[in-house]
Amino acid sequence: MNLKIATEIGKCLSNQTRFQILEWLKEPEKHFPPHETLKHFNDGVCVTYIQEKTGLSQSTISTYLTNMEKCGLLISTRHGKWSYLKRNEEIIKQFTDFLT
Amino acid sequence: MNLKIATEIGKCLSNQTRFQILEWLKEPEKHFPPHETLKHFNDGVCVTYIQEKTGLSQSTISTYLTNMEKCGLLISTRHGKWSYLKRNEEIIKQFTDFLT
DNA sequence: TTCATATATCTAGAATTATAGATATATTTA
DNA sequence: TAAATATATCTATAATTCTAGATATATGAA
Repeated sequence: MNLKIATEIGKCLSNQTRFQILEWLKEPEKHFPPHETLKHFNDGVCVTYIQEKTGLSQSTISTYLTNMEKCGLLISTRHGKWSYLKRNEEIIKQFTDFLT
Repeated sequence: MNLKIATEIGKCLSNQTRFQILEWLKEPEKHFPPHETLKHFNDGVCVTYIQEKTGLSQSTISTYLTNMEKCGLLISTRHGKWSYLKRNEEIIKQFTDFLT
């Protein structure tokens, strides 16, 4: 972890919706329905479910999630039509270690 | 810690100078000279020293430090003419716990 | 007092971010 | 192939943040 990446992560954490998404993804099964196609949460939650829960537009959420992936906070996995997002606990730990 | 405060902290961490200040204040004796009046770092470092080290204007740094204090990241103590700033490790821990 | 120094606040323009609509692309299904 | 669905990107405007100069306030010294 270095200052530049840490600051990029900070930017993601500077918006309530983005921070909230990270909180939801701590326990996806508590906050999202199981996906009709994938029956598990191993790779997280699909973009549509996250978008619907936030109430923001599809393009806004897509931008948010892309940025969160770029700085390493999220890991994205595609299965067919869907992109699933989950937390990258390793980077989050590196970030908190850097801060502490 | 709640989402709103966590996001305010995120805003402070979204700028390299502010993040850098927090890093410097982990070990003030490594990054700043001892103050001519107070000979110790118990209450941190005075505004002027931080301002000089960053190279930004006095007003900018004052604004930064005020915001960092408002969200709890820093603790400010005044001794005479000088305001000293140090990290608020308790809030930082609450923040990293909330994120993790 | 008056002056000098340290810090805070006000104001404003520049830069960046937020956000959505339109459009493009990828993938599955009919 | 064509249509439907999911996601990404482009474009533009609104909102927020960055940053410094000017000014105000607080404190100690002369």
